[in-house]
Amino acid sequence: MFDPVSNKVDFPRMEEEVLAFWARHRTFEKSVAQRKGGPGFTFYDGPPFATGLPHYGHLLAGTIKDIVPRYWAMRGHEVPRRFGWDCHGLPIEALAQEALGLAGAGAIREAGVDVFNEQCRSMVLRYVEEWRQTVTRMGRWVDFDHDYKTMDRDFMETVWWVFKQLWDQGRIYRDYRIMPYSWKLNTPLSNFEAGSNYQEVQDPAITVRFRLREHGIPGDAPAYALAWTTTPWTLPGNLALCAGPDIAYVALRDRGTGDVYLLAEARAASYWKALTEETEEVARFTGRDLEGWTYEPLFPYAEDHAGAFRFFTGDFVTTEDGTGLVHVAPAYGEDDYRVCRERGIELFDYLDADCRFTARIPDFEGQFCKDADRGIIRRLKDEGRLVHQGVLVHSYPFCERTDTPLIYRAIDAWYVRVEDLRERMAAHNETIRWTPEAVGSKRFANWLRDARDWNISRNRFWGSCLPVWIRDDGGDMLCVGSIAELEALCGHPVEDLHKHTLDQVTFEKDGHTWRRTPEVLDCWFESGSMPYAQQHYPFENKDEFERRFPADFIAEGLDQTRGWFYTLTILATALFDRPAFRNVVVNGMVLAEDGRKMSKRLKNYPDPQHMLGTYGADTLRLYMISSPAVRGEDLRFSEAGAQQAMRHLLIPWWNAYAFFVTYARIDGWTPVSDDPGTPSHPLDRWILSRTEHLNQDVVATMDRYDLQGAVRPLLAFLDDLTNWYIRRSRRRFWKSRDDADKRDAYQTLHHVLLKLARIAAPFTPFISEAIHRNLRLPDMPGSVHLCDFPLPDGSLRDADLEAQMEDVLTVVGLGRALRTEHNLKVRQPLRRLHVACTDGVRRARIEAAADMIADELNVKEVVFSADDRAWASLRAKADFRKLGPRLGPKVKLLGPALAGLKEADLRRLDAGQPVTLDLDGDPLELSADEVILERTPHEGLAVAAEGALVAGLETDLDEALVREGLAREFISKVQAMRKDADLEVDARIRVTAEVPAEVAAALGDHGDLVCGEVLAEALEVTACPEADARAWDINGHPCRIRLRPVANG
RNA sequence: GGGCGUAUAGCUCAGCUGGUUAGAGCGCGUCCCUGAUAAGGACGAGGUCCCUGGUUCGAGUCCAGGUACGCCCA
Repeated sequence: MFDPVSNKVDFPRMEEEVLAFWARHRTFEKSVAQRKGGPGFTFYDGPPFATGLPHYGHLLAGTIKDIVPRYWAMRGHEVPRRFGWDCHGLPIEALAQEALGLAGAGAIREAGVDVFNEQCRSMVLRYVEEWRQTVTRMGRWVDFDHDYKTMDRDFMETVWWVFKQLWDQGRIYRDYRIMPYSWKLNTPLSNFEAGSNYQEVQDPAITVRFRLREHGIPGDAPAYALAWTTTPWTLPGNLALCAGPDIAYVALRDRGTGDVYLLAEARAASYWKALTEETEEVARFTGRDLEGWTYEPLFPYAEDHAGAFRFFTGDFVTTEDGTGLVHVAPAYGEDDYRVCRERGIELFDYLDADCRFTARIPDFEGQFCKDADRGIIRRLKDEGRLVHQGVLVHSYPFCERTDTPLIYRAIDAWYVRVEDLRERMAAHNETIRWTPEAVGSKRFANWLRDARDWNISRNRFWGSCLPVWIRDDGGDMLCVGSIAELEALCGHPVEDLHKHTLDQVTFEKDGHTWRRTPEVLDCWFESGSMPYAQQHYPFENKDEFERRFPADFIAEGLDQTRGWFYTLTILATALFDRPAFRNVVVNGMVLAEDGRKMSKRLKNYPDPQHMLGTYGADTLRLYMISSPAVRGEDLRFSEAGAQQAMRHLLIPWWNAYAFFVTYARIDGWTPVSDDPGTPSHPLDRWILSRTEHLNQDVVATMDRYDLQGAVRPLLAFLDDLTNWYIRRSRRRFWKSRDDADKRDAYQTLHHVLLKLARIAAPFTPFISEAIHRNLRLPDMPGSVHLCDFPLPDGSLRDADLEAQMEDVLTVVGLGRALRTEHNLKVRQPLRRLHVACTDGVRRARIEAAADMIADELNVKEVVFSADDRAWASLRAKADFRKLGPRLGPKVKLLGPALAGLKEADLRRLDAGQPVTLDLDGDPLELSADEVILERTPHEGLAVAAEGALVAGLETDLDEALVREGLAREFISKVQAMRKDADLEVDARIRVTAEVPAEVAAALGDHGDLVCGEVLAEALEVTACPEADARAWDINGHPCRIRLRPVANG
């Protein structure tokens, strides 16, 4: 016997019970272990930071990461799933700084990197328990006990191995990078950090003139190029001038001084108020013409710098401000650095760690760079090189911690050469199935096409270290690829691979001392190394790794395109010349209901714990998975949306299940097998076919990783199951006199509910489990998640039957509409429904279900006709899809021509025969499939039409129908009272009623019906003076009804 | 500034390779049903399919330009 099931279900509580069951029986572990030997399915988990609590973005990605592996596990694959933690990087460093009260890198060094790093280590797993709890509560199956952490020694060692592979390929090189630098903290900041504190400042804005040497300006007058800058202190570092290749330049003679000035034409008016009076145009150029011209340095400090003091062109030059000629100081600007590097010009850096001028600039030595502006301007003025001096108010990035302006300057950095991998990466990308497709074919492909060399070093503290030791004279470098290798070099064990330990590890070799380069690795390098590092490859698990690489499936948010997806791809391409994953589902961002970002401060979203506690995880999963967020689009998360998912899917589903169990218990029905056989009732055969249909749809969509597409048919199916199959079958369960039919109904619904539980198990693991566990046969696995996913079997489909039921539903819909339209409630029996359909095949199919239609619509009979002329008129509409290409422009004449068709012609078309019509003088033969026929019901009749189906209702009543209507109404009232009294569905009662003569007559005619329906052992029509009798209005007749339960026995 | 995505009813979203009268759910209004009822059914109101231009016999759908929002990058 099944356990009793209440339809007043508490989903969160049910889920907690299922969770306890899984934990008790180690169901997850079993689900992996039992597939050993099956085909492998590799899943990689992108590691999250555990520095905060999981939010909806994690829950969404986590749900996707659960559904797909669950599905493939049920399909027979062995799918190990390990959780991963990203432990390094700025988020945790920021927390540690806060905890220790350290402002910036300088303070960290003062306090000691060891102190700082140990603080990081102690805090990084702070929220692990909360994560585990929430992830588990969501129903996600993932192994937390054998998780990987990017700070584990094994993980970090593999990161070294990865680095060493790149090193041996010659991919690692050292270069400069222009970064925002905090002179107060003596440290570079990330661009991200630099973006968080912009302030309005006043800076000097000066224009200076550079005397040209070799140039193309005609005449002998002294010629100068004009350049503008807001950082005068960078002028001693000027090594070039840059023009825009397509910008128009002019050489203008100043009529006052006779000097000639070169600048962008578009900027000239900013320098001479009365341009034509004050100047005379000497020559015109485009930027390209200036390439290769030379000029005199402003200052003597870098006079002999190789390749310097020439004109270049660059696309970054604009004419929005300045002169259209950009002063280039490669040590202090990103564009500056790039154009010089491309031309082999070395940078000239004259700032020390505090951004003070060094001895390279003796005249200003010791001055802080920004303070030097004043002296430099004065000097330029004295030397006649200053053309204009002003002040610019603009917003400028400041150091977040010290509120000092950041200085952009060249910093030592390490790079991975990636540009030569573009083609291979693009080729691998084409083998990957992306959801949504465009993220792969457009977004990611474009990104790969323009891939730049990867800066992998960070001037920070808590991270994997670059395993590079440098000889004390800087003359050589050595890359270490394993711990053993390092231990052999330094001669002692190395326990920890973090910076504070490794920086102490030096060794003697070739008569020199070797020290590690101080940077740590970009933490994206570690997450990109995760396929190898999580298994400590190649130091361990060599075969296992090679058998399972690459991943069959990964999933992350859209924001990872340039993050994890990219670094996985670079490293897999460089190391193995393979893609790192075969399928990827990219989810969109989860926004608050108001379309803005979820914000703790604004409290514009419901707390996840509240959602889980009120609606449960199945609801949350379904809601998110049926949204466009699984296709990379944004989801506006709303509690109402989740509520709706529960109401439309979970509650009807559970009610269907509760219905089944309730009656199965009453009848003592228990299953002996799960084979539905071939039941005789068409409803049974239909729902079995529908179930198979669902099965096919879900497999087809899941096989192409279309999660949203898999949920949609589930919704349609549940609607069919609950609102048609069960509603139409209710009486078969309840009071069928035909035991064989009843058995079929039980057998069918039991089979369908079990199969549905398996089909839906990956999506809604809890409710599926609860239903499976109660309904399963003894020889079935104890958990639905240990079952095989039902494989589609086309032979179980009956397409004709599904089409038939669709027509039946259409007819029923027409009938209901007619009843509503004519204000005839369904409880009032009517004599007859006419159904007309000129298509004999369809008509016959519908006719086979005449009893079902009659019962559903409460009519005494349904009569069928091949001729609908009495009910509706025909109208022909062109099928433009077919006629458009055939007729071209003449298609426009079709409308009037079709409207002019005679009834006989329309009937010919309806019979499938062609007709010839007159199209502006030309005869046109029209075949039946080139037009769409519509039926318009005649006015004044109770008729409705949809497509080829016409339904007409006979609405007049006679005495017998009225009486039966009264009896039905009476039944309804008694049922309402049973329910109000909270009676068991099979409780017997006695009914006493005080009613007028008409109602009494109805009860006399239909007493057996009434008693049978309401389970009354006696129905007595008499006076009901008792207080507990209830007053009712039955079709206008005042009545009083009293019911009493009969004692069991 | 660049790449990519999104824009359709009050809200959340469908709309296949172009086919003329654009759909669903929620919400709203009216009515009905109800021992699966935190349900269900019928009807109704509600739309410049973001804007402008183009291609076409025909554009929500294709093309170009623009606007707004999101993600990433500079």
